[in-house]
Formats: sequence, structure tokens, C-alpha cells
Amino acid sequence: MAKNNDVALGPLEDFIGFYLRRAYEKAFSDFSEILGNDSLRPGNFTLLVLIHENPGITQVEICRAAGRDKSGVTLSLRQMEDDDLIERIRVEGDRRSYASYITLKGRELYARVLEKGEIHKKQLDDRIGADKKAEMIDLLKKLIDEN
Amino acid sequence: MAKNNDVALGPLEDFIGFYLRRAYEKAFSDFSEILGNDSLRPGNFTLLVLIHENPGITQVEICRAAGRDKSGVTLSLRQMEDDDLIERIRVEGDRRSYASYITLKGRELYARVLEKGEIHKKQLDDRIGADKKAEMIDLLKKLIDEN
DNA sequence: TATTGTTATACTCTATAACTATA
DNA sequence: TATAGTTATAGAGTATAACAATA
Repeated sequence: MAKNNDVALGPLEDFIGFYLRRAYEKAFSDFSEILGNDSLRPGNFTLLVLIHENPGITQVEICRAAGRDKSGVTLSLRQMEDDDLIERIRVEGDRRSYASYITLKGRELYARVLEKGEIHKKQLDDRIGADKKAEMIDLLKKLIDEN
Repeated sequence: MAKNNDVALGPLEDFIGFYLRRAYEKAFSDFSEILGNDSLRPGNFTLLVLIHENPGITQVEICRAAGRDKSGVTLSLRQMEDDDLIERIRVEGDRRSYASYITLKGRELYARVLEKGEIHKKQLDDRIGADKKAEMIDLLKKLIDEN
């Protein structure tokens, strides 16, 4: 009862945050390792996907979709722009905004990291059981959703 | 299809790590807010619980149970010792080890933060549905377990 | 006045590696 | 040689707040 390697977890036993932290860190470091030195970190992977999937997306839209603050997104995007993975173009009609597009070099990297992403997905699927995946995501979404 | 606030998520749509990061951050910041300035952060909450539940636990055992490296645990424990929440006593028979115990002041704080922990648990339960909680934890454990 | 994006700054949590002391 | 714990250092990811340009 309430044991883990002979250590009692007490109220931690059903503390979701306790497991969430460890699962996040493990998934994150596993994916980092798979990505290796492919000039992209997990956080920038998310941004690259969003730009690939939504050509012309603005930075505030990226922030909202990625769940990150604009200050950090700005830095990440500039880094990706310096690496020639994306380009940012002023939006006609609202000159405050920048529209982001993936470049040819970005597409090449995207193809590679997407493959690595699929490997990572498969590893996680194997861990939780492919049939449980949809429910897992559904549960995580419920934790995330703003109310 | 693959939409979130009109932004297409593409391969992120079923990328567990993507949701895991956001769920972790939200749970973490929510709990931080509930704890307030009660001289304890979520990470130290975990350590305090482990010491409360396992009087005399050594630091390597804490590391293993909490899933953290000893370098950070050392710093956290010293801080908690400075705050008079715990005390560390050399283990008779193996003078390399320290046994940690919760102090009277630690117990008082523990009672308060445990109550806050229960509030937090209830909030998460409401989000995912109390009946889904066991499965959620089970799934998270599968992501964590070493193989 | 509000919004987009930038910048400077700093915080939190965490790990790596070299170290001491003990075993 | 190996383990328990300490320390210095650094890294990743993130946010807050003040700002300029534009709406």
C-alpha cells in the first residue's frame, strides 16, 4: 500500500502533478535525445510544425496555439529565422504583424524531425498502449483547457 | 479536423509530449498559486511529504522516489533545514548517509500545505472527472517507468 | 487606448562534473 | 573502487515588464 521501491508516497500517491512532472521530463528528454543535434529543440519543433501547417501564421497566433508567451516565441522565431528555417514578412493591412513561412531549408529539416517525431510517438504509444492514446490526450486536454 | 482556435496542429494533434508540457505547466503554476508564499515550492512539497511519510529516509532514497538528481535535492534539503522544517542526522553504521526527519515546525507547515494539496487535487479531479483519475495516473506511470 | 512584436532581465527547475568523506 | 553527499556551474524553458510601432 502506497509503496514505491519501499518508500511510502503518502498523499503523493494520487497526486497527479507529481506524476505529470516526471512524465513530462522523461518525454521531453527522450525526444531531445532522439532529435540530437539537428539544430532544433523540442520547443522549436512545435513552432516549426505550427508554421509548416499554417503558412502566414502570426506570432500571437503561434503563442496561443503553443501556449507560450510572446517574449520567448519572438526569440525562438528569430533564431529560426537566423538559421534560415523560416522567414517573416510584414502583413499587408496590419503592419504591426509578421506572417511566418517555412523556407525550403526549413522543409528539409521539417521532414527529418517529423520522422524523428514519429519514432518518439511510437515509443510513447508502446508504453501506454496504442488503444489508450486517445483517452490519454483527451485527459491531458481537460487539464489544459481554460475555463 | 486538426483545428485548435482555427490553427491546424498537424502532427502535433496526437503528440503526447505537446499536451504533457502544457498540462504539467498548468498544474504546476496552479499549485504554486495555491501554495502562495507559504515558504514552500511544489518541488519542496514533494520532499517534505517524502520525509514526513518516511522518517529517517536518506537522500539517495529521496532522489529515487522523487525522480530528481542528488545535486538539486541537496540544495533543497539544506534550504528546508535552514528553515527548520527538517533535520538531518548522520546514520549510525554508515557515516556517509544522512537521515532526514521532519521537525515540529515542519509538521505545522505540512498540515497547512497538505490541505492546500487537497484543494489542488480536487480541482484536477473536477477537470478530468474523479472516475478517470486512477486511469490517468496509471497512464502517467507507464510513461515514467524505467524499462 | 489596445495590440503586435522586441528587448532586457530574471526566475524556476533541473543536471553535469569534480570534489570530500566514508565504505 | 564504489557510494553518500556537497558544491560550482550551467543549461533549458519560461515569464514579467517596459518599450516602439502601428492600429
